[in-house]
Amino acid sequence: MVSKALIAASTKPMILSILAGGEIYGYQIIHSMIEISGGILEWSEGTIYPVLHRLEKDGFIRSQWKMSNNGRHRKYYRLTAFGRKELEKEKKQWMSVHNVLSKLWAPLPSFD
Amino acid sequence: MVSKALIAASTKPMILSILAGGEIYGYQIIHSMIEISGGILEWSEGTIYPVLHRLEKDGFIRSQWKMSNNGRHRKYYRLTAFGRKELEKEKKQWMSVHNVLSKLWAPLPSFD
DNA sequence: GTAATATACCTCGAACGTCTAGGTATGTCA
DNA sequence: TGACATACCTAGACGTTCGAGGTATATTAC
Repeated sequence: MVSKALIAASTKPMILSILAGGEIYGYQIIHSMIEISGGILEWSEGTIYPVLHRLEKDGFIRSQWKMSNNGRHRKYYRLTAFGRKELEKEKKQWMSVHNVLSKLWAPLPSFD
Repeated sequence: MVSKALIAASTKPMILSILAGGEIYGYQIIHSMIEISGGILEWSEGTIYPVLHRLEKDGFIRSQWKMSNNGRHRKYYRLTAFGRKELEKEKKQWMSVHNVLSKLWAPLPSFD
């Protein structure tokens, strides 16, 4: 189980990263993430849909209704150019924090 | 600048990690982090003190008032055994999320 | 034909977390 | 005496997740 704070920090970069791989709809994102993470991340619908709406409102992603061949309607999302830039920012931020943690977790250097 | 969500996710493991290196007081933690992170993380007092109180309430750290030789009183914190275990959990969580992101950010494998 | 299950979307409100802006108090230096 | 650094604290605004609820359609089993 991953803490709420970590979920909050990783959800945005994860969704943007997934969408960088091409068009995908909400319900599929949820199940893709469970698969990709090997069950570590168990996103629920109540978590993901509001995030998708916020990302669209902020202009990072854009949605389009489509009909699948089995008659169900799906809302497909894709990354905008602005969203692609945001993903790069998110990557940089994540990596900079990760580097600080890595430094703290590294075996202490010997000052000799 | 690092997003609020990332701050929220990294504050706990960072503080526990810093305390794993020995006793330290709140005000010092704030300035240590700015130095360690090279200014990437600009923790404010309003962020750190409530976190320290929560960590103590949860039993991960313990505090003790001490007088410095210049007459100022400082509240020193140190890690408990329980807190050391919690730090290991936090490390694992962070790394598992980091691994998923790394996978997503890796160049796509060619399926040929 | 109808019950159960899977797909696929949505929202409300409780709970929890940060952070701005304020506060207190002491020591040092000009 | 004023400015600044040190060193602690908290109230309230704001933002976020997530459980629990809702709608609707397609498929499968009985």
